[in-house]
Amino acid sequence: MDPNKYDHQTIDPKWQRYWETNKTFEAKNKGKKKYILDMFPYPSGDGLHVGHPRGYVASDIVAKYYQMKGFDVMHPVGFDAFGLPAENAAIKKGVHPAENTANNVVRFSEQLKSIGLGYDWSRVINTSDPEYYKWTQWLFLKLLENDLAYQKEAYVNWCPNDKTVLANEQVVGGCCERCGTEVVQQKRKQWFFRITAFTEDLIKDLDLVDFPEGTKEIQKNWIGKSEGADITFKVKDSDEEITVYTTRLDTLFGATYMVLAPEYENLDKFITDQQKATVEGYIKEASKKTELDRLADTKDKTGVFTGKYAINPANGEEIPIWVADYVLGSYGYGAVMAVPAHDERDFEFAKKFDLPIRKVVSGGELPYVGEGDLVNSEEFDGESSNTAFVAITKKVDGKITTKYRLRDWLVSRQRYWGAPIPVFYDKDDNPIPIEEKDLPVVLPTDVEFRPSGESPLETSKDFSEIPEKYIKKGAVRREFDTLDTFVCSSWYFLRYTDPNNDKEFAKKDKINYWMPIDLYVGGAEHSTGHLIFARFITKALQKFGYFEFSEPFAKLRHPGMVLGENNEKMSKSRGNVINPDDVIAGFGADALRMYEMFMGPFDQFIPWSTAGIEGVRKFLDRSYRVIRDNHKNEADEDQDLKEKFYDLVVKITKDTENMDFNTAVSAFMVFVNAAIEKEKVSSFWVEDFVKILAPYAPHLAEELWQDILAKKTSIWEESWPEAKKYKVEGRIITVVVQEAGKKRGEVNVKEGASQQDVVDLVDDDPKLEKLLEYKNRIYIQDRIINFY
RNA sequence: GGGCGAGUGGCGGAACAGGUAUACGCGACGGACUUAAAAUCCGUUGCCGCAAGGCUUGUGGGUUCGAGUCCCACCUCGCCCACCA
Repeated sequence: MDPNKYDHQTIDPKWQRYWETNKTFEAKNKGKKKYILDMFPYPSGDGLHVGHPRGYVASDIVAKYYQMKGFDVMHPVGFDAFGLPAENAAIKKGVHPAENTANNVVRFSEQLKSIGLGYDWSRVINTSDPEYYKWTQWLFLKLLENDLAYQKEAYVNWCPNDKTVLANEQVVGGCCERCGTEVVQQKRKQWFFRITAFTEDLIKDLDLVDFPEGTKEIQKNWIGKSEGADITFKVKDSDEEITVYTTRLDTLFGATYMVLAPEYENLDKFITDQQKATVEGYIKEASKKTELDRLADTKDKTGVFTGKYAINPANGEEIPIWVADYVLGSYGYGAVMAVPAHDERDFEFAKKFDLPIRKVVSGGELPYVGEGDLVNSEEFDGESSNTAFVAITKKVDGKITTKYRLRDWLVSRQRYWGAPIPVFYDKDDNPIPIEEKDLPVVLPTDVEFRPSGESPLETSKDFSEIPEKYIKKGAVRREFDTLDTFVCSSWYFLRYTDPNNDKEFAKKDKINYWMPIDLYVGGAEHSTGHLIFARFITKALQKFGYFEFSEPFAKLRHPGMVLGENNEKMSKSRGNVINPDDVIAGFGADALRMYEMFMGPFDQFIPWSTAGIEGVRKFLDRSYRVIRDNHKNEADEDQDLKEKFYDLVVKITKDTENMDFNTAVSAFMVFVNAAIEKEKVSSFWVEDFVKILAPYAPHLAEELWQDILAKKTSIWEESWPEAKKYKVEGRIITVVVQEAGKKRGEVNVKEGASQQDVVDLVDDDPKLEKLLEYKNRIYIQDRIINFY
């Protein structure tokens, strides 16, 4: 063994076992608490890659820091084990998803432990465990009972490859988030959660939490609040009416036609007999298009005339009603008034189909979407768009309303590997909820789980059978769909507070003690999915009275992605994946941990560098040597080193709290370099240095503490040192001397020196004294003096 | 098209609150130790210049005693959303 290096291959596993045996990192359930949480991993077959630890190490450092600060810290971990990727992987491998998932969980657990992450393993959860998903099903029933879960037939996203419906949040650019296949729209009866019941709270309560501003913006955009007005048009020669939503009612006099979405309800009533065949043909074509086709057609709009006319309530004008797929069935009323002069989409459509374009707002070239004074608007001519909006709304008896882009959350899936939805149906297709005491509805194992488009649970022999009790209630059929995995992950953080409770999802006082989460760490890609779902479920459960807070995550931070050495996203296909097992074998867990913190600001994307981790390892070895070789030296307080150690403790404390880990690591390096440069290294700092190093490099710290410094107890029984005992009064510091902002020299003074002290020193300096000729001078204490 | 963010050495990056720009690490170069190599240690390293000195934070302007930091315009890159009326 090289005496210049510490032996990580012995030390790492030794202390990992020690901490596990001694339950070092288990929460105590009393005192002042900190709940520090990572988004739990999806245990895929590939194991961890070096991107995972970036967030895990950060939260681990923060958790360990607060533990040393005397807090009762809960830092748990679990596995988001249900879901499509696990099922697809199992199909590919030809093993049952349960078996495959169990293996992956074992592998992940070993890897997490090998990084020295101080999780409370007594609280580990697995969403595919019946003891867990029993409560996921219970959650479903609670939402159903409170009218926040409902069924409706609607056009939904369907992935033809994975053969399941998807939530809007799982469709990215018109493609399935998981497999990249183009998603198509299909009309199906599905289960939804009424997330839209909380839209306003989901926006407003962002003010209560400490999230990155960008994440708040993304969520606000996703919810997409807009203020406008509802207005009803009568249909000519008919009793029918069409209500539209618009944000530009000021342009009503410019409405020259109307458009209904192909999905518009009772569309038949708005079509003349002559046009019937044409319109039906168009609708058929439109429904075949994938999301991608629709996006691609943005420039080339399509549509057909229905033969009918609506009456503009502002001026009594008859305007033609068209059907076109550039109007979305799922937003507003699925109908719009078209104002081609002041809307780009309407403008293109009108040009293509030669519909009239009438300018009603003065401003720039058409289509002009800005504000301005009205023209061609009868009595409103000359009024500005802003005030005319209200006046016109009043005149045509419109209603000022707010609309949101957010849609209800589609939660049913036609796949196997998920929590079964706990309902039966009667002969009229009304749901009969399964009683809480009959939960869990256990996922059957005798299932042909290859996706066919129908729910795989139907193929189970026993599962279809309906218990006597429910037959009596009128049940004729079971629900075979499973719940979206995002349902499982929308409440897991509550379960950690009381993970083994078999009476309730978690005891109220435990939830209220631990929640809300003081620090939540996980990827920014969850901003519009998981994070919104979890906030919604929290608000729902709060409303039902299960606890007293409205937001689950008090503080949220996103780790930046670790890119490959070639600056590209790490992926198997690019062949640039770094496996943390190899890194740990070669450099040790502490080098991995510290390097991931050192590579750059925590939330930034940074390429991996193997040379970079060597530098961090060198620092750890230098730290090890300087302590091993000098800890028995006299404590003799070297003033200079004392000042530097004071600075170090202040800096590490501040940086750890602010999660500025990169500068914390560099501060450690600066100090160790300074210590090594001394001819005779004093030892007064050694113990406290090991303590502040511990959250960052726990294995080395414990080794130094118990082995080199021969302490009898663990480093984790120690408390975080106070900087002030190293405070040195009257330090000598450097003041820069400037001439009109240009550096001309420097003088050394005692901390807190007055302007006169500094000027006297400048006067004494032959090179600088001529600066005194300047009348004006500005002195910033302990920093700079500028003559001009 | 809309929203958000970022541009600092060869590279990752640092700079409190407008006050020594380039900390720390990598890489590179030179040296010590060694038969040799690795490891370790010492030194140099923004650019121009032998030096004195000058220049430098995407570009151009502005505010200020003083600007990487604030303001205006522009350029480039990244991310998110996107036919949401």
